[in-house]
Amino acid sequence: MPYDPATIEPRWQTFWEDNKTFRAVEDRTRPKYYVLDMFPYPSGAGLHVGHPEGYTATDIVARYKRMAGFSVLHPMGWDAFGLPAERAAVREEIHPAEITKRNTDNFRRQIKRLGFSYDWDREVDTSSEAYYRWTQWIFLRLHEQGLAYQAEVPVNWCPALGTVLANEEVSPDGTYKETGDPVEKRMMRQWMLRITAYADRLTDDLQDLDWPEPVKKMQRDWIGRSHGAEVQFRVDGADAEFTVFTTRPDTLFGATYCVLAPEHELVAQITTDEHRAEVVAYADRSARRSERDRRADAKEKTGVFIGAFAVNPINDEKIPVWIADYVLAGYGTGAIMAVPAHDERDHAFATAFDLPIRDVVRPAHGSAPDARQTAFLTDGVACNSGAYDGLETAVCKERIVIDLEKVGAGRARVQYALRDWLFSRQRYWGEPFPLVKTPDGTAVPLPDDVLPITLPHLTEFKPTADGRPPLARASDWLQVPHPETGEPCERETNTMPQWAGSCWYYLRFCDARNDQEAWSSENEKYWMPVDLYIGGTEHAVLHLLYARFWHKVLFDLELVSTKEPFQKLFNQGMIRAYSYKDSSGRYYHESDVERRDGKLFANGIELSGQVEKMSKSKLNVVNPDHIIDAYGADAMRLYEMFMGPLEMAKPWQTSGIEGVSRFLNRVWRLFFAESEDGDDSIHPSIQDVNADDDTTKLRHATVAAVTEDIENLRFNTAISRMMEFVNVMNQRDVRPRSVMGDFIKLLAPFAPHLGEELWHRLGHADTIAFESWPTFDPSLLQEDTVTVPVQVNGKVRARLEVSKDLEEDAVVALAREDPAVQKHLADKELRKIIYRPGRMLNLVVS
RNA sequence: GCUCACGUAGCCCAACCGGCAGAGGCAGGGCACUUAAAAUGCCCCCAGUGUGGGUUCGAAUCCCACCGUGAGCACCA
Repeated sequence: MPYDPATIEPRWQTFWEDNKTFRAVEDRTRPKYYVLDMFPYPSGAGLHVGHPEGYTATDIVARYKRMAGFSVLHPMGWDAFGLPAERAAVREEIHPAEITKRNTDNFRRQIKRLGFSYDWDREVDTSSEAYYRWTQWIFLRLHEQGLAYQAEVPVNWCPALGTVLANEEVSPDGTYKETGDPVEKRMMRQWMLRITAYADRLTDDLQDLDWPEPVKKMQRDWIGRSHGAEVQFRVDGADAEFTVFTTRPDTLFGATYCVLAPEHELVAQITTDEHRAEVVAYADRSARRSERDRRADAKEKTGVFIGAFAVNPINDEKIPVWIADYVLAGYGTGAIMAVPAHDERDHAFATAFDLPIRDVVRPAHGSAPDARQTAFLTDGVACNSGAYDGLETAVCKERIVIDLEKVGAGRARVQYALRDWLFSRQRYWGEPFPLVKTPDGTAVPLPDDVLPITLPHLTEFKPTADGRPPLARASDWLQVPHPETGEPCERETNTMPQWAGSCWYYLRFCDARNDQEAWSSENEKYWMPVDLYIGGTEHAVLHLLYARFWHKVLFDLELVSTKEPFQKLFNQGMIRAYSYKDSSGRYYHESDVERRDGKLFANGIELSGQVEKMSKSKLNVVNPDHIIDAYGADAMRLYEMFMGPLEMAKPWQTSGIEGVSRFLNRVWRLFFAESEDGDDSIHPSIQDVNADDDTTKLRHATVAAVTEDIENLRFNTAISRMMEFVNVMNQRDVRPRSVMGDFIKLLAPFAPHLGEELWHRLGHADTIAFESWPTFDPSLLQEDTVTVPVQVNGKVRARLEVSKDLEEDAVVALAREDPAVQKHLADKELRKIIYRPGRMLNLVVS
């Protein structure tokens, strides 16, 4: 009977489900391990091959940790609120809840086919009342802490979607990241979360996390903490002053002009009449220009002199004031002092408008570069700075700040690029805010015991005719009495953004069925923090930063016991695929492609082949269902892990899955002999005997390598070690039962269905899921003799087979006797001997 | 434009702290089994590590520059 995943796999999936094999237990007698996937947004397109990559990795770790004696929490759920379902609802005229259910059912079915060891009893759906009740509850805690507030803010308004977007959702080119629709700036009253209050901790606490450095760097850059100073500039001849922020107070003597953002509030007041027309025109133009335009020609500096002069507080020098759109209204104070000699942008601007350039910092050693040619950006020694001349940059910064403070013209200040989080959306398919508004517009939080504030059922999801969000259509729902006074109030019609639900789902998994609290503190203390969190880099900033922010708020409220939610983070690489297109850019499906003379054709047209992101339009999407149908889930899992290192981007090659499928077949045949009558007869080579020395060594070496590789998430090399084992055992006619049993244990996390089947057929009644992981004896990994390459001047000339403890002198003596070595030593002087015991010997001759 | 990562056989990828370039797989070739084919088994072929410099007794590995690919960022004072 041949290996047949189509019968084995559903059987074991049913077994696991019926027996609740993977139920996570708060077992205080055992160490815990919490291994989490970034839960998916259940899109209508279904699972693609990228999802199972991370899921398989975490599943291998989860299964391995169970066998290693840990109590494992390995859950799955759905990030189910969100825009795509709402847009599909409008398109198909079906309620978003129904679309979401359809999609989650499909995702669940596809994920279950892969045999992941999730505790399905803990499945969560962020769009269910049982879940978003607690999202609202957390919002109330944020509100209590003064971290949620309303403000009239410049927002990213997306006319096509009829909603605002967070800065993080807008691409650099001024479009919505998800859909590419254009986005414009508009002032609106919105709910904000004061994430900036946590900026320092969000930066500082990254230090102790086991996260990829690039992700930490992205978060640090996003928060953008910079240390500098505020400096006040009086406007000459006017009763006005403005403040600039600078990271280089030491260059104050080099400030030759100031620049205000065109939107700066002082502009109208201090512009002189003769410049007014020009200034208004410029400010107008830059306000109307889209983000995209402004960025397109960012290199070309534009601006206008406004006729006013500012007084430099350090030396009373009068310097001209300009407006220019390279100074951003939303960052710092919206005003800068320009030091062209030591800032590239100021230098470009000064050059364009012929403004003076004065160098005030020189390198500590060597000569100063020509300040007219290039800005000198690095630290050095002050010059042209009066009493400060000769001071090192760091010292000079401090001294100038102290002196400015004395005269009330400045102070040290820390500035962040991070802005508060815009937390409301004019959408239907999201969490309603647990608030009402009194007639005078005051927001009143509702008490905990009325939660959840359920989303009213609507049939129309567009904004109202007067531009209010869809929830304004729910007239019955909208009107409520004030929770205390009973006066008529209206509910908030905005909903929360999609990130809200994903900010805390890892906590809900700790206690997913609790209907009294969001989670119990006992469970939270047992499971948290998440020990391993795997997902794509696309969430490096948004989700991970928001979740960390909420977690810290909850920590301060003593609702969670850890400072950080995710101890170890790992990003899987993207799975891409070959795509084929002709010279006109038209794509062809792989099945239409023929290969001739090393070239590619479709219908006689020559094509180019390249590796690209999978997408429908490129006709290169691989559907996991088809792969499982053809090869089985175990082969699919194994292939995705075998393709290459988890963190690397790699191309999908359907031919590659043939290889792992053959491997699984070969494993099967190690255990079962082919018989005429199709019986399940154990292969006669499987015997209850002690392993010989070679087999024992192989067993220990394989266990050691696979264990270490799993610990380090190097699944590709783990699999190749198992292949080696199988290739060797395949040639043996005696396969000791104990060794083969250990091999099944190693294989089981990777190919769990086959693992269970083999284990079962070898006569075990219980699931393999909790069998103890094989151990190894390091002393058996070492060979008694080693092959030492002998190099002469770095080139290998001979190899010596020696005992691994042989002394250096003896090895050298042996080497010198070797004819091949002698040839290269002849009549040369031996100058140096480098011996690395057991590794190599290098003889250096003149 | 800036930052980071990665370039090893026809292809996907190994190679520990700098020490024999090859573990594994795909594709290709040969042989065996077979009436034949598929499947299977055994064997074989194939690169000197993107390019150019440098450090070192010794470089795929460290340093510099360039080229290519991918990801992220967007005038953050």
